[in-house]
Amino acid sequence: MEKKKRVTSYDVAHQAGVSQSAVSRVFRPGLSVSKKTREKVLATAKKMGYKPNAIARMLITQSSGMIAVIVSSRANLNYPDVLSLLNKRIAEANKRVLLFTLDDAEGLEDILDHLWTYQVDGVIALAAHFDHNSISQFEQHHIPVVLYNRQVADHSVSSVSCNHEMGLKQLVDLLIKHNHKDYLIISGPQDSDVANERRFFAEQALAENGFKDTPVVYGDYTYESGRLALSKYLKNHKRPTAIICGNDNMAIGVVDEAKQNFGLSVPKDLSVVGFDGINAATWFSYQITTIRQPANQMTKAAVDILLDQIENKHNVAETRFWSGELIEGMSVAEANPE
Amino acid sequence: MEKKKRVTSYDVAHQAGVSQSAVSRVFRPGLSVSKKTREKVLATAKKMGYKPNAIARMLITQSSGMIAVIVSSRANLNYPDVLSLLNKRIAEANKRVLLFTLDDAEGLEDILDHLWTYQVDGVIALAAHFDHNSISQFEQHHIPVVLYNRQVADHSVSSVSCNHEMGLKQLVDLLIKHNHKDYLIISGPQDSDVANERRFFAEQALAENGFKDTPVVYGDYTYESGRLALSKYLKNHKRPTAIICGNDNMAIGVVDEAKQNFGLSVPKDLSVVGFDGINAATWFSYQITTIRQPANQMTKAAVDILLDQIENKHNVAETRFWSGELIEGMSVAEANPE
DNA sequence: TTTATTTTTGCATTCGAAGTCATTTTTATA
DNA sequence: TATAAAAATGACTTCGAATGCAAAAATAAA
Repeated sequence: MEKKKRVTSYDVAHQAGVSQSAVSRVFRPGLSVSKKTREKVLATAKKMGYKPNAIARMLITQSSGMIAVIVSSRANLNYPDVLSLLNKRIAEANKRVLLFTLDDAEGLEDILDHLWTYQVDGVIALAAHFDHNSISQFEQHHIPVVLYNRQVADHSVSSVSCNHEMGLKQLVDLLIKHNHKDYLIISGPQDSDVANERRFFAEQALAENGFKDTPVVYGDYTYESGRLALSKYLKNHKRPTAIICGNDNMAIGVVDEAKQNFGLSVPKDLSVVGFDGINAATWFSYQITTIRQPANQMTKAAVDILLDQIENKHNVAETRFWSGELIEGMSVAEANPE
Repeated sequence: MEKKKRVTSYDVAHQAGVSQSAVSRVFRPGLSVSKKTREKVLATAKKMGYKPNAIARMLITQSSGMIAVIVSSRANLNYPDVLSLLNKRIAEANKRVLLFTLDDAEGLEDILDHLWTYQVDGVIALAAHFDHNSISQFEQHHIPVVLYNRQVADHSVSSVSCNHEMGLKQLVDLLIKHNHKDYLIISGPQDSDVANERRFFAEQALAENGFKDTPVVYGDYTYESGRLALSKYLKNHKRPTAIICGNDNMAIGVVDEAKQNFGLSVPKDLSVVGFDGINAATWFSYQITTIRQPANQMTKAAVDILLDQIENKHNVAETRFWSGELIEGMSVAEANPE
């Protein structure tokens, strides 16, 4: 196993009898090289197995060709395939994904530090909690950011979002139409912006229909937390007829808990709605009524917006909204109080 | 918004009245610098907001500090949180994940090309189909690889795997114990190595108990394909009493299809086993009997092995196996033929 | 054919940190 | 105090491709 030295542009240049600049130009698109030298260089490059060194290129061009994607572990629950969709889109634009997961462990500050040193071209943040301070750091470093399902009020940051307000209005309207009068909201965690937004809009939509001060309990977006939230609540409270869950996972947990430990059947005794439209929500045993987020459009838009900002270096924030699609499952029925 | 020029080690050196080498040494661990200059440099670096440029460092050190993780979209179904576990582990080792998804779209060759140019320190491949040719390319480039749930026969490549043979033996033994005599295997796709392995070991374990030529139908690891596989099979065949599925997703699909369209109840009429131990398999409405892969240990080991090979530059392949944990759900019961 | 114009080309420099080596400073030893 | 040994430091070079600029070659216009 001999150590094969890496082939550089100089090696190719020397072998092909041209200058290093010529080789470089051949591998840069849209630069003026004569057909003759181009072919000569390509031929020898191929023969020698030359591939331009991306790192050297990054250094001189001041651009890494990498997009940082920041996900919280939570995000994976709600949008299991968003990451792979994003990656696909980014790969199509001939850039790469540098992945960061934001857990309790590794703080946001650590991640941001890395972003600067890696000179990423842009950032897509999935449901991570970004405060104003972090946002202005991005501005200082001139790194464009697109937030996914997250907005920052008084800052101009691009974002793609599902219209939670409209989604929850649709869900609530549906429940109202079925004459529900006793509601419970099982929200996602309080430190999640998306969760707070959904909870807020659920409350708002209910209030519009005259239902104020709907009780709220908090889960952490997991199946288990949905079960736990329900069981805890039912211990001390009269059972509601409709439960609005912060995501599908918890809705599924609620359905199972109701069935298993309280002998309640969904939707006869209890109507349950979720949010996200994950695959499992459509499974026969659950068929949760929910709002499906258009992940295809959203990821595409996120990447499009980001690339646009990278290429045109303009600072205009763009915000795109999608109204999620109401999926009517089998988890909502006429109100049936005790 | 003035354009803030990036602060370099020269700037810091100049400001602190030392040489650039001194600054560099301060930011490299374990190099000899006097306490006095170290503090002086750190202070000015902090004041000026200096962070060493990772890309320049990569270029000179010939090491990117990045680990390529190659996932097939399929992998996400079976190990939804493996990616984030891997990322966590890799971040702890102060390296970064460069993500590649292997779909039908982007070929493996493309991905490999990128790996060379990015000079990744190592590669972790999740259930991707690697042929001998690709493996030897890695050897030529001296990039260590760890395969996840995948082995290449006559090549020495490190891997971490769940022991599919033992897992399927456990599942089959359990079914045998319940007197099942009519089996169906619903395998994952034929171009998946993991799927083929599981199918093979299922057949082998059945054969050991005297059941040869068990019928096999193929799905693609999705819920829907599990349903489809069952419904197609039952149209032309006598119903089996036990179904061995290539993964939990398909097992769940089978349960739903049996229930919804054939009026069969699991496990009374039909015993179903899966593989992977995904979260949904434990949900009350399914409670699939399955083999849980120890993702925690496996991801940890994958990263450990990889880092070891990167640091010590040795070429000894290491293979680690885990016998999965048998999760006895509620999807297996005494055989109950028509 | 000669001149003007455009296209190619190579030289030299740049990106920013790391590391080699020789020199200077500090510390330990006689 | 003189000398040997150790530690700290800075000048310079390196990694590999990209690019401004000037020179050279190819093409167009006169």
